[in-house]
Amino acid sequence: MHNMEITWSLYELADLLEIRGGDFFKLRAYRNAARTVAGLPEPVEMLYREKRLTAVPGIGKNIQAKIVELLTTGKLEKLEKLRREIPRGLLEIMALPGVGAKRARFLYEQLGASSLDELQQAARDHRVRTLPGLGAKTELELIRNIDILRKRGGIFLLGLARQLAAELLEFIKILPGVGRAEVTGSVRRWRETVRDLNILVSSGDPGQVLEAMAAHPRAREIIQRQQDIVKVMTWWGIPVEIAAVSPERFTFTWFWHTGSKKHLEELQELAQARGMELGSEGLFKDSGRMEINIKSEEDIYTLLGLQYVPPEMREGRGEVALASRHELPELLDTGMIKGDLHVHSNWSDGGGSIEELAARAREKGYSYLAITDHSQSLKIARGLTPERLREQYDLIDRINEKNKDFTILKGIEVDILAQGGLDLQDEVLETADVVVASVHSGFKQDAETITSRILQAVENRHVDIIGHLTGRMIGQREGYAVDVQRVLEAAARHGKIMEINSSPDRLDLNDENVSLAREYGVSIAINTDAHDLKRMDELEYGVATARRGWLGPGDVVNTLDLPDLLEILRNKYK
DNA sequence: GCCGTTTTCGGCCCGACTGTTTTCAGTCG
Repeated sequence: MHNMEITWSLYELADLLEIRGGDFFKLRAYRNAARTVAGLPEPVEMLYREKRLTAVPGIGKNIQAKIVELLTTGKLEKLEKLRREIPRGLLEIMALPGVGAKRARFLYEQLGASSLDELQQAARDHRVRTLPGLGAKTELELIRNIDILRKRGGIFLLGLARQLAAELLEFIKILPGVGRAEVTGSVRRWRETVRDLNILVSSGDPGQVLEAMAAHPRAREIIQRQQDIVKVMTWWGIPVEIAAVSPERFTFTWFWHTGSKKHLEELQELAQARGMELGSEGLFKDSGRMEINIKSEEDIYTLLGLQYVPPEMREGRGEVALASRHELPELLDTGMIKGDLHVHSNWSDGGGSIEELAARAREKGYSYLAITDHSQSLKIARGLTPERLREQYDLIDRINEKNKDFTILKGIEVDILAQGGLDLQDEVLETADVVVASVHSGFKQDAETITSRILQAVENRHVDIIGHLTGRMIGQREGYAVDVQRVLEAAARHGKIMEINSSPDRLDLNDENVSLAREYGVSIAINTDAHDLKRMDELEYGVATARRGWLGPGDVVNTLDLPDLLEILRNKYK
């Protein structure tokens, strides 16, 4: 069983217990364990076999027993029982903004609302505002938020789709007769959210591959079954379409299924202008009579007189015109990244020690890593006071003395306070190598207020990087009302760096704001903001976002060697 | 629920914001 599924089970268990009114600390223990499992760098099953599971902080005897039950039976009786007791819709209601476990339960008890539909109807009938503690404003918010959710229905985070893809590909590749297997569609283009997952397989016996996929344990039901395509709904909630083709058809189909629609349309026009025909069946010359043999995707672009366009750029945003002039920028590559400039250690709310994080960074081939824990005002994250920060920096100095080929940078993620100003004095910030400034409060302030807060941070001479500029959580929370252009303009003026936060549920800056930053000439840092070792791997999502915003290595400061990076960090204020 | 070694019981993480309130409960980061 996948670690992710254990995580979900534990989270669901905590949510259901919370609706029933469980002990706060017990719930927290389940959620901590869930988060820990998600962040484990190896399969839980292996840890258990090697008797190392209870050594993991946050996993004791009881939670281990639950995990073992999941591993051996695939189910958790306690969870199954709660699921029978509590309508599933309550979890969806509980996930609405402004609604927690208590309110979800209250609405269920008072109005009988056990699904989003029923709740929305009750709200429309003005039955919510009659309840004690709830008023007209809440009622309207409920209606609105349920609408938003509906419109967004069926959209999944890229991170989830990619995890599922990795698991399915592993399975497909060991099936007999399978040649290549690759993801296509929007997942291959690294769009931040996707509607489904598309996989293309080459096989001499497509039927057999599709049968196997339809019977895969992740498949819940078969949505569609044709000659060479099977579409299944997975237990993860993501629809997956697997298409099988002969090895000769693989390359072209892979290209065609990758899209985007707009990109392909532009290519079709171009083909026509060159006396060719491009369609789902292939590339043809002599007015469609003769198919051109395609060996690689590069061939297709070359035949159309274009530079090769990487999947991340295939969005019909002007890349075809650029490729026809052979002016595509050289894109950044994950291998070019030399360090991560925003991670959290267990000094604040991170899971790993500074030594562990540094070791992981070395394994990844980095030559530096900035430890940027939260600052004091963020109590829930055990933000650091100036005193603890000094202790941490002393420790970092001591660790650095032992390692000559790797450098831990002394950093801080300083809070941009709700009333303006930064959470730490200049004298403290001065002692840091890297200062990331981010907003964690006052999310609902108007554009002027929140923008001026951030501008103040940009203007502070000690600030190097602005973290997750808009604060959005994809699919959960809109970003702040910040005026992105004004901030980018100021960042350019003051030589400040903007972060691409690589977390798949943030991707902030997003691809469009990355483009904008590039136009303003603002330097970018691609950071993970990891709170555990595993999430340090999410950098590739940030890199993909950079590529979708057409960034090259020269635009990104953490492609620099340490001396050059330090030079920039020291000379940032202009 | 987890954790600890001067604890096997009694701590665990707090404070702002919001909408609804006459003094607070629930949510959220």
